[in-house]
Amino acid sequence: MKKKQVSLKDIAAELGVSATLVSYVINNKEKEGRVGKEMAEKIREAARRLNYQPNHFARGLKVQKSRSIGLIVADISNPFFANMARIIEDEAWKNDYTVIIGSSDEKPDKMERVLRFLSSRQVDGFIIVPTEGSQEQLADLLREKIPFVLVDRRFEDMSCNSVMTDNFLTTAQAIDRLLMKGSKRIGLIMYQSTLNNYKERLNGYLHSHRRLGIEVDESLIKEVPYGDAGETTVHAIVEELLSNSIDSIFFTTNTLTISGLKAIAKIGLRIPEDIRVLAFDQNDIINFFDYPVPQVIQPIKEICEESVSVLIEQIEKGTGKISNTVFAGKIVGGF
Amino acid sequence: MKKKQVSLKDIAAELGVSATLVSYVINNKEKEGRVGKEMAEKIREAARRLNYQPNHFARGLKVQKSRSIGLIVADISNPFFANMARIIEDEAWKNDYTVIIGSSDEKPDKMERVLRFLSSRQVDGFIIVPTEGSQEQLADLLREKIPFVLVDRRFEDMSCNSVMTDNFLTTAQAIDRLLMKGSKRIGLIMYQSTLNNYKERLNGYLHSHRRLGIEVDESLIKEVPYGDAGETTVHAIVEELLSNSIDSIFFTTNTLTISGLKAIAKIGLRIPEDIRVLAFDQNDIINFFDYPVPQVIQPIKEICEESVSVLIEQIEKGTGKISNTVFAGKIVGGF
DNA sequence: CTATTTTGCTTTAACGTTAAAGCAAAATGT
DNA sequence: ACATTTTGCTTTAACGTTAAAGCAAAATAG
Repeated sequence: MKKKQVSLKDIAAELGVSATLVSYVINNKEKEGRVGKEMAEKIREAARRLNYQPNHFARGLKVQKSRSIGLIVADISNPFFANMARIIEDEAWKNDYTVIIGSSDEKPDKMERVLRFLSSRQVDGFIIVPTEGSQEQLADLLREKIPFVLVDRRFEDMSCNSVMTDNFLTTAQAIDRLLMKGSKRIGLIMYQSTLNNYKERLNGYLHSHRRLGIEVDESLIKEVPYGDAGETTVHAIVEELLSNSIDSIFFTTNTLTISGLKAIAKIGLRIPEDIRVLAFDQNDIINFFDYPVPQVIQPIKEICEESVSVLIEQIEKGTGKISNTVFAGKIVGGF
Repeated sequence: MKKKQVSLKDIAAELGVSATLVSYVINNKEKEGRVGKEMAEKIREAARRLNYQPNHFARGLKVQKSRSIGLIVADISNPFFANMARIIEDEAWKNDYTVIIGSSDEKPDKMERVLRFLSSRQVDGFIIVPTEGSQEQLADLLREKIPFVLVDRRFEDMSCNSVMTDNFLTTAQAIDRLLMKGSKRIGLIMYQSTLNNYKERLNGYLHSHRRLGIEVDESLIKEVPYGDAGETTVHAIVEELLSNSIDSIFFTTNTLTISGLKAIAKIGLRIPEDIRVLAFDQNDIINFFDYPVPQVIQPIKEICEESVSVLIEQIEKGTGKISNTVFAGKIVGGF
């Protein structure tokens, strides 16, 4: 009953030739295989006719390549990462690669489990949004010479491929604009984290002030415990900043923006009349304001495309050269 | 240099036994293999010591199973589907299955391409959010006896596994509550679509009215071209409904809710004083209102877990029995 | 016109795993 | 004490593919 998949052998038998010959044609190695033109056509025709589908296992077993890559993000149900996943998948498929996604939940040991599981499935390489404290795991990958690329974040002291937004530059530019348009005291809300992308945003903020000769009031820089974008926490911080006579507020990431805007709405302030807002990352909520709240938009498409391209290059060419790429973000919205 | 993966043979050589024996132990088939207790322990120890990892290709080639499933959604960058993906992945991993995701973009031919690509990767089965007009492709799967489960939507006239929200029942209950709390004229905005989940929501709306003896004004039922949740389109419809003296409005899906709420905010109406709102599906924006806007929450977790369980059952037990499951949704928020 | 190269194909072997069959030695039954 | 079963292992073969080597016949060179 179960009509078996047709194999190279079936095609070979059909035409009375060897399976190897068929393999050459199927893989477009007619040159190396020195296959006759006529025969090549006959084989191609038979393959079409019998609806031949290469057996991925057999090929993988033979060539030790799976043509699949592992994508490890913090949480695939987070829209930012879901967006990335979509682009990476599309890009990988174009190159006939498959993507398997895993969520690390920002925990190094979960990330290790995910790495292991995907390794056991013989993925050819990884695209990773690294978790805080996952240097060990990444060092292992380096040691085992498994190709991988970090996206969105990296560790300064680790030499490996990475692709990300130029957080420093882009933030500095955005803050420049705020300051030059008259902001005097800009509150900043960030996560308490050693991840370099967050730190760079703070650095950009500081650099911009310095460059424009404006002194930074350290008490305007607020940290939220990592993973706690809880509305009450953020609300309290916003209130505190307001009582410290800020005229603007910079939310350094998506989740903080959402909670922050809710707080602002609840307090009854209008944007930009009562307070100016700058948000890192896009989100739906921001469109809820008539006023086009300034946003920093990360070039996700470029980042993801580049990361796939770098990874596949590594996998196929095996060049050990390390590439670190940054793309400038875009600043949209008024002020 | 490249330290080859250790294989069964390596372990076998190490202990001076046959590879088959090792295979028995690794797969916990000591019973069938009639392996001695002592030897089993030695093998296990050696496997640990040499850090043996089964070769997924070889096993797959032999047993013709990949322990991976294909998940086809409309668009993985849509938070609703990203959420599903996360739960399905977690559930699959628990069973040592891998998930490969593909986006159909709601187009049958794209869905077919995705199906083909995943089939070529020898996935054992599919979990599918079917696109409008994809009956042909699904019929093919049935014909080829490839296990699959539809989630979120189904086709009435097609006999296959499905798991979804009880759209009819849940909507009817929600509308009941609206009507019993005094709503007289409830506008409904839906997509122009033949997909049964949307139609069932309309049916629930109608049924509730009928049950409570309230006549339905057909002019309150509005359709938006599929895929166009454009704010201007929805805004216009909301205005039109308002001029038709509605006191409540029911957004039948996520994207429509977002555009709809923006329109309501822009027009300057307050919820619930000026207009009542009922939304199908959760979204961030809704939290922006002080008032707990009533929402229908789909039991995504149950749906996804059940779908994985049904699929794996089919794959492993191969029972041809068809299962159609619905879970009631939850209605939260005030009124 | 012979020697060499090229062309068009085949054979062999291997990738790592496991189902099926096989085969002694030990344990059990009568 | 001899026949039968059970235990503990091995051998064989195959899954579908492809890299490497092989081998005649045809084409080209000298």
